[in-house]
Amino acid sequence: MKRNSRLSLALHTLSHMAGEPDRVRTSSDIADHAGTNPVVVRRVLGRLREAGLLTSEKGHAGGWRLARKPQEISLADVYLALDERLVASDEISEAPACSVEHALQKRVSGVLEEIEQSLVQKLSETSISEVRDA
Amino acid sequence: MKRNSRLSLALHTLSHMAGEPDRVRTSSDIADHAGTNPVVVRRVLGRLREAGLLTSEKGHAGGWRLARKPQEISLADVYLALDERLVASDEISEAPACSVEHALQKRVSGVLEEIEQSLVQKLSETSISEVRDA
DNA sequence: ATACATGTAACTTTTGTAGTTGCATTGGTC
DNA sequence: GACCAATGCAACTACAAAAGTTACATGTAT
Ligand code: FES
Ligand code: FES
Repeated sequence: MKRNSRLSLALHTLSHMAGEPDRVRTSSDIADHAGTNPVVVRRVLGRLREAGLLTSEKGHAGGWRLARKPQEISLADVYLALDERLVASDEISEAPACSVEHALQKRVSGVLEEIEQSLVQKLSETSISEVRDA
Repeated sequence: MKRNSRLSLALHTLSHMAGEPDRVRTSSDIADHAGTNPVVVRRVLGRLREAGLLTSEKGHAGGWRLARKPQEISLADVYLALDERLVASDEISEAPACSVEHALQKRVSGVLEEIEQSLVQKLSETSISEVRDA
């Protein structure tokens, strides 16, 4: 796992969970399977919990579980939960004093924003349960 | 300049050049203007030269010049010359032994590749001369 | 009480990129 | 020919973002 590893990890994990929705998984199980560290798993899945895609329970027999039916979790849900913005950048234009810079920024940002939207749109058309039979 | 700084630098510079196509600019001039280093400028513009967008001349009175009319250089030309792939990744899937991993990879990569294409398409609709009057 | 899980903060390691330095090469100018 | 000013390029350093790691507090079933 290298680039977009957060997204990879999240999708990978959710895909597995979509297969056996009732099974509870610990961060360690997931980390072992994904070849990473439990803390990293908790960091990533924590985002998904905040977004309402997963639930977690502490203590003995605790762990992670899907918060909804797998059919109701789209790839876009995951993408957005992680605050990924593969295309557009969130940066505020610092000092667009010059008009050329300003025009350029405006035009390019516009295109990127459109593309970002259509990416989310495309991702929303697939659920994590569908992905297994691609 | 932070993220996508290569692309920013390239577009910024070309936009200026589109304004005064006949003027020769040195790496130092450009670097001063963009708040960076001449060597960085040469690295980035070198890519554009390889792609046939710019020419450079050594020696006294040398420097950079547009290789084509500004109307004939699109944002996509620049994007592709820099080998930017904002959306899709070029990585070879390492060991897609597992079927779930495989399916996931296939589906997601597919979407990303589509989006990458439509980004290039959108960028190809604007030339560096148009961008000034946006 | 104990064992096992998450939650989180702080630190270290890794990695990609910009920035820098130094020098060879080329081509005008005197 | 001597000199100056430009690119070309390689090697190194500096920096920042992300992953990975360690340590510990908190919660919960048995
Ligand atoms: S400073 Fe305005 S475009 Fe260069
Ligand atoms: S998807 Fe997890 S190992 Fe195959």
